[in-house]
Amino acid sequence: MPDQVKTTPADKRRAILEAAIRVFARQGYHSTRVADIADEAGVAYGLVYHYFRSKEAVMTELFTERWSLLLAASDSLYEQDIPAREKLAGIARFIIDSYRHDPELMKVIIIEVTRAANSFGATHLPEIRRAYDVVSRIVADGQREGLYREEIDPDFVGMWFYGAIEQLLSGWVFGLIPATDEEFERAGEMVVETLCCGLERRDDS
Amino acid sequence: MPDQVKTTPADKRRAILEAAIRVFARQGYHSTRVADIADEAGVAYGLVYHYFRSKEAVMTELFTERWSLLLAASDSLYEQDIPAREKLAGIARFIIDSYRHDPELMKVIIIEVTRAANSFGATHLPEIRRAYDVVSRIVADGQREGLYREEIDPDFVGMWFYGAIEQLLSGWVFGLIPATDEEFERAGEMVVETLCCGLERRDDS
DNA sequence: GACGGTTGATTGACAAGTCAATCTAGAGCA
DNA sequence: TGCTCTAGATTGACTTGTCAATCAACCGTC
Repeated sequence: MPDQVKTTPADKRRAILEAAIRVFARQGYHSTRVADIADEAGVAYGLVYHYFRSKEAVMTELFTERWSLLLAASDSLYEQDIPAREKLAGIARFIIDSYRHDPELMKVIIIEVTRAANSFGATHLPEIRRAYDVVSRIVADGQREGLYREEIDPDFVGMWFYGAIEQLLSGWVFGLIPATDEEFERAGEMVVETLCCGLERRDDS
Repeated sequence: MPDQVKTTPADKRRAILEAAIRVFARQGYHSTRVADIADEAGVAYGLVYHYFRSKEAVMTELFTERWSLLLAASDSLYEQDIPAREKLAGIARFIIDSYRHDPELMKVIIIEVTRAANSFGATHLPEIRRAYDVVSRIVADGQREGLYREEIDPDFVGMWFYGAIEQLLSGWVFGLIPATDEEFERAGEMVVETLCCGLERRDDS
């Protein structure tokens, strides 16, 4: 058997995580039993508990791994010396590209964590808020520079922004709106365009 | 005991529903056992099953009762001969007033149904979409009248609108943003203002 | 005395997490 | 090269607890 690839323990761990993405995406967190994950990974039930403390720990690892990328990207965008609008567009694009790149993982994160305020959302609130916060800061800076109208609360915009984008992803996830490449391209730009033109001060006097 | 008010069966049914609101709001749907609802209502366990087919049926009744009010209000607003912006503001105000009037019920509906795409959200997708749809139609009409820019997809706007408002309610529910009377007044206006000023065509030539 | 309302103990299904047994790969040694 | 020995990986049957839902008995009232 020449092409029998040797699997290291790390491979198995990875296999479990990736199986979990598929099963969580398919059935939702609450209706997946640990046995389903093990089956999907082609691994014994108990091995899941060898690598992870609990079913919840599997989910947490999936979320944290990806969310920290988003936070890093947001922070880096925030630091850059580019127009506020570019920063917002960059964040929107990053989220949408994450979905394009791995729709199942993003589905799980949005549906089971970010918008699941009772279960995982509560546990990970601090990290989730950090993401909103970057948007708030971008807007607040924009206000200080005189680009954005002062009467709109930056914190409010942070929520508006993520509320809108997550709803959009939900729409794709559940087939409520077409999920073509073209749509992906347009959508991010459209959120930012809609948001900004309401925010930017207009000297129309 | 002269002021022992006679309770009719209908009262008991109502008591169960209202107890359910409180318990669902406090613990979330998944961590409430039917016994908790019965206890909170001061009623025997089995009586819940006398009036409702299942725990799920209790939740469904809570949702449907309130959501149909929202749909009715939206439809009525849609029919009225007022500016598109007033219609949108009316919907936003209705939702926010619902929250002011009965925060626990709205918390349950938003957290457990509207944003719970896997459990109840899936079951009630058609009704939820009907609400988005009214917003889409308002925007589409606005486009036909030349008020709103054509390049923005009305369906997207329907989702953003609800995404933003629900995120806002979540913020109040979890104490992320202050929930004062003043904020309530401003918030609805702010969602619409932010949205519309990005949507309204500007003849700035 | 009959019937709808009411009770709460009981049932049965289901699933997370445990654990003792088994396997495997490689290190040390002659 | 061949032989042990050990640590860690892997297995899946079993334990344990939890709840939704049922049901048989028990009011109270007309």
